[in-house]
Amino acid sequence: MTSSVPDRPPAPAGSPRDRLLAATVEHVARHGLADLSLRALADAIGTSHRMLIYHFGSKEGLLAEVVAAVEAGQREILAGLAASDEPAPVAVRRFWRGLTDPAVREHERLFFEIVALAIQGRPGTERLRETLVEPWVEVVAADGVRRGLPPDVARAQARLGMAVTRGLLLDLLATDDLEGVDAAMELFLAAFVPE
Amino acid sequence: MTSSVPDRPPAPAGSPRDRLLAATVEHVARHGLADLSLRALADAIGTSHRMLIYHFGSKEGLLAEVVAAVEAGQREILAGLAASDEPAPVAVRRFWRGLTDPAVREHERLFFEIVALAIQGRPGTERLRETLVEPWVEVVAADGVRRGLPPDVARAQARLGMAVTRGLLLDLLATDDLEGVDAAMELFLAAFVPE
DNA sequence: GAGTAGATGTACCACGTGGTACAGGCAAGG
DNA sequence: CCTTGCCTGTACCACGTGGTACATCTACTC
Repeated sequence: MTSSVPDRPPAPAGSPRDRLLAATVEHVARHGLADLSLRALADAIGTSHRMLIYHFGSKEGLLAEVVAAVEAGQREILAGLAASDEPAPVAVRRFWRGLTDPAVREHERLFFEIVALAIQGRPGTERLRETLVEPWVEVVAADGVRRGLPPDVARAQARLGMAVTRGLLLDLLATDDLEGVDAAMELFLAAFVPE
Repeated sequence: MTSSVPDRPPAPAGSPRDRLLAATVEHVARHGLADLSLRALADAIGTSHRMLIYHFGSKEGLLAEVVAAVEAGQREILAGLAASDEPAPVAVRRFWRGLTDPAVREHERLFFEIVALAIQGRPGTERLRETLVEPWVEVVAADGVRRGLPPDVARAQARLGMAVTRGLLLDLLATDDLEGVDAAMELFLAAFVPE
């Protein structure tokens, strides 16, 4: 391969750095970050490991950006939830429908892998850890209060909803039984959001 | 250290292999298995990495035994749940009370780390993956049917309970806020087990 | 067209890894 | 006492790792 023609046509988008990060996230979502090596990663996404070091400084730097990307995704979802007028259960249902896409599930799997690191207190996951529960509970609890619940009940309920969502998501990832998990979710929604 | 005197007094229990495994599980529960190296592990638990290879064949073999140990712990809890006459919520509450012990929480953290591997389909986690949801749902659903629920409702409810427990456990591990999480759990129990 | 700065490829390095060879140590049993 | 079989420690090996040096290539700007 003399790489004769420049052929920039398929160049995805963004800076080369962004492209590398996106490809890394995708690869890691599929293969996990447990025994990731820069070389194997580079081969898989079509670069040299030199490039990864060049653009991200170190493996640790790259991983930190992956964590940051996942965290940013979380915050984006949260922001959408906080901004919209729709009641929480509607938002949950929309999120839930998205999980029919296997690619989405892969990303959620990565999310859990990173959460496992975060609850271990690994350096670099501090911010993620802060994003994990509090802000969600706050937003959803505010929604509950707006609908007339006492603040403490709204808080506990929000926290419960968060747990249900994550617990059932974990279930879904383990069993791949979308229907069964969906039934459980509907049961919860019916019991706690009587509208 | 010429290891002059044999001094077998503190020898904990079981075969040396058992002792090594127990020490490994303990260490891994505290430090995670993300960048575990046989040497570092051996130093930490007071052996040589040679011993680990000798007794477990390979690092992979050792890790497999750790996974098996965690899995066995799960099955033991499940067996206790299936055998006892007490209704499921009582059992849940007992489990929940156990979490006040930080050491227990450390082990639960390890459980999640391994679950993250299992939902990734890592080789060696197949059995764990089977243990993860189905048997629990079955046992708890049977409990529900015994209390008069229609089978499909009992199943969905059991699945929901499983998810709540795991979701709130995850919450607890992330926030260390035992009280807040407990309030959410009580809310769930009150709504779904009206006795 | 020369110069410049970002981007990329090749070759290399030191290091820590999992695993092995081998030489014992230590008890039980003849 | 000598053997036998489980253990354990020391030294070593080949390999893959993250990271670096350096040469290059490719735009873009003057």
